[in-house]
Order: sequence, then structure tokens, then C-alpha cells
Amino acid sequence: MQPKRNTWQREAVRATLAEAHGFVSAQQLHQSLRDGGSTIGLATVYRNLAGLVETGEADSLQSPEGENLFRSCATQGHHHHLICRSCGDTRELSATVVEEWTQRVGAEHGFSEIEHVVDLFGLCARCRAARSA
Amino acid sequence: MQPKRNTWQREAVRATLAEAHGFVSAQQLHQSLRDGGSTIGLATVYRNLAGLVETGEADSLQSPEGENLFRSCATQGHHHHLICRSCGDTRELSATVVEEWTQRVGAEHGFSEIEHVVDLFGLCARCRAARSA
DNA sequence: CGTTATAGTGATAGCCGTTCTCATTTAGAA
DNA sequence: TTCTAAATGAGAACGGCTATCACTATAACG
Repeated sequence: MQPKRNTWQREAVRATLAEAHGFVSAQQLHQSLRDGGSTIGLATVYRNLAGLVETGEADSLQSPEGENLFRSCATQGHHHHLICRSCGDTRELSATVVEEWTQRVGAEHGFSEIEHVVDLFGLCARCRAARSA
Repeated sequence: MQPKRNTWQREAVRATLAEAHGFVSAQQLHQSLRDGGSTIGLATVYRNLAGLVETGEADSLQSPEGENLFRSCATQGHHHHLICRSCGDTRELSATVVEEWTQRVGAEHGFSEIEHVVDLFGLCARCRAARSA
């Protein structure tokens, strides 16, 4: 276990991430902080985000454009997301079915160290209503 | 409909992609072509790959590292992939379990038009053996 | 308290995949 | 053959991210 010091930068990243409504990019987060008067560096934002992901305090996923997005995580442990492609609203999902399936399929093909990307994008009820209005 | 001309470059990309065993990056494909004596440019490889994806002749997905990978598509219609992160060898999967799960979860949360990204990355038997040797 | 070792920081350079630019080439129609 | 614009290719540019390294400040210890 590496030593971890408490810095105001780490806390600032944590706080700003928590304030964000959905998934945010590291750069957006950095900009928010700078806009708020912080002198925090971009590299530090990246480092702390990576740290938060490692400890399970934050989630990360790739946007379809290949950018890494982050979100402060409510649920501990492994889980997936259902994301509204219109408003970005996110639901956290746990999916035993999927976990079992990945393991089984991996084993059947002789693959090990299975990593899986399972994210659902859809249109939430509110956005669907708004669109048809 | 935009005009499409037939160039030897397009055909070369198609052919080399078909020869590849699994998912390949644009850069790898370009390198293969150059190694084979072709004078094709990198930008052209990118352009033609994008074109093939658009017409459904090729699949594309993001690796966990954020790189775009391409593959000439055997199965028509919706399917998933199990990909060796070392050699790129790929198995196409159909997964009724997963399809059902996505629909159910979407409905439970009032989401519609569910799109899902489900791709598995692992280490195939051959690469695992090679690594421990 | 003050001292001190070192984890953490921040500016910036660098890396890597991808896209853009633009002069040149060439497919395909006339 | 002639013509025109789609397509090409070399390299510049771009954007996200990581590495570097001198400096700062946390927190353990005296």
C-alpha cells in the first residue's frame, strides 16, 4: 500500500466531481476548478481522478469519441451504467447475469483475465416525453 | 449519395483487413501494407477504414486504451466480440442473455431505444501459454 | 513546536492516435 | 483523348493523456 497524503487538491477534485451531474471529462473538471479560482494543475487532476477510480470512489468510462469520462460513484464495487444519451442522467446497475455470462463465455473459448465493457445508452422517460412534446 | 471511386488503395485496405486474424488498428494495417511494398498513405488507410465501417463491411470498436480497432465483419447483424488483448484474435458472440437483460433493465428504468456496448477483452490460451514460457 | 524525508504538485515537454491541409494524381464520364 | 473533381499522400496540426523534474508542503518524529 502506497502512502496517501491529504491535499486540498485531492479534496477539490473529489468535491467538484461530486457536484457534477453526470460523467465529466478530466479537462472539463480542470476547467471548472480553474474557473472557480483554483490554481490546480491539469496533471494533478488526472492523477487524483486516477486515484479516485482506483479506490472505487469514482467510475470511469470511455465516451464513444475515445475520451475518458469520470463520475463520483455511489455504489461500491463493480457495476455498469445506464446512461441517457440526451441528458447524461446515469443509473448504476449491478448485473450478476452479465458477470456470469462473461466468465462462462471466456472459459468456453479458453480466454482468461476477462475484462468487459458493458454500458447501456438510452433515452430516459423525461427526455422521451420532452422530445415528443 | 456521394460518388465513390474504385481505387487500388481501397481494395488493398479491404484485402489486408480480411487477411488479418482479428481486430487491427489503423496503424498496424498501414504498417502491414507498407511492409508488403505498398506506398499507401496513413491518411488513406484511415479514410478507407471509415468508409468500410459506414457501409457495414467492417466492424470497429475501441480498445480499453482508447485506440480504434477494425475488423472485416463475418457475421451480419448484431453481435458481440471476445478479443485477445495480446494478439487481437477475435470470436464473434451472440448473447441472448445479454440482449434480454438490456431490454429488461432499460424498461425497469423507463429508458427506451437502448443501445449497448458489450465487448470482452481477455487473454487467449495461446498467448497465456506464450507469456508464461 | 521545529526538523526532515518524501509524497504530491504544477508547468511544460513529449507521446500517440487521429484528422486536416493542400498540392498532386487519377478514376471515370464525355 | 480531354476534363473535372474524387481520392491520394506527406506532413502539419490537433487533442487527450503521460512523463519529467524542480519545487512545495504533508505529516511523522524528535
